[in-house]
Amino acid sequence: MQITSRFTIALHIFTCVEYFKDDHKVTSDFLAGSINTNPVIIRKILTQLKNADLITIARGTGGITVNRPLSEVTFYDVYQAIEPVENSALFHFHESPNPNCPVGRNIHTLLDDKLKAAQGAMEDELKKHTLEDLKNEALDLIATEK
Amino acid sequence: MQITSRFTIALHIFTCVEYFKDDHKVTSDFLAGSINTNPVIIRKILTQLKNADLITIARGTGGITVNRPLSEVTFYDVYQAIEPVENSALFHFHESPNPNCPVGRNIHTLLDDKLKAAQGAMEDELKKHTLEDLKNEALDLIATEK
DNA sequence: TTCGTTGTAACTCTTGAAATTACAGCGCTT
DNA sequence: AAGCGCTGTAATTTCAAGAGTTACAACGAA
Repeated sequence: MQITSRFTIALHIFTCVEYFKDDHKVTSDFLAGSINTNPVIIRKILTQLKNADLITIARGTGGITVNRPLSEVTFYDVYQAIEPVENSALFHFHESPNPNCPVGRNIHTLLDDKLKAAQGAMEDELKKHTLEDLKNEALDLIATEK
Repeated sequence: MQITSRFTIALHIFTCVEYFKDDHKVTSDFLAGSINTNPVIIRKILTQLKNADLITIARGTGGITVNRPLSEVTFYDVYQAIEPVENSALFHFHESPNPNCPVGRNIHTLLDDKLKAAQGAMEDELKKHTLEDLKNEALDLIATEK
């Protein structure tokens, strides 16, 4: 099982918004072209980002604005906005271990904190990167392409 | 998206094997009872653990032996044995960004190392815990239950 | 009012986990 | 050598979710 591609798509979206904002109006159709998927997929992701207050979307006209300074939006913020997982648990626990078994009725207590720590380590790593880093690295990389 | 419950089931299995080994023969049926699932599910997971050389399964008789000292088997070893994900990538990247778009053809380069670092942080955390820790904590916890 | 865009419902396709049934193969035990 | 309990595995079903697609109403600027 993997974390949805919607997360990398969201990061792709932010990169495009910043990279193209002076040259094109960045619409869901335009983004769908760069990402190579369906505009409706993009709109759904944009809606999630809007619900998390990360962006503002202009209705009618179209166009996307990032609500906060790029240096204050981390990959983790994007991840949280996108991943709809129930109580945000990365690991799926087997539902109903047997309460009559000493192991079965204690396995949750034994594992929960360790799984949470592993998830936390991943999330802390995501917090290290901001959208500003991403934008700057994108500009650098594209500049050296020529 | 979440990591399969097969991972927590595998840890549950190891705990049972150690906890019950002197009192019961630990068969897939017995384990299925503690975990509350189907014996075939258990056997499939056992096969994965066997293929990773973590355990030996006695055919005919039944019964499970851990191949290495418990202190030398980490949660990460179990995780690797269980998760069959293609090239072990935790994050699923959108398949085919547009190569004609400067962002599209560079997005992989921009994100890959960061995603890998996040995954690595999670895996390193899993490496901190061994099956021996788990067994000892289980014994402690069950002892204090009474 | 028109036009380009967003918001969203409804549907299909595909994939994968999980569960279940069925049965062949193995190796003690007697 | 025959029976028995267990493992190995194929085949099938059920269910949930991601992804893609079509269709259309709602919005806002020109």
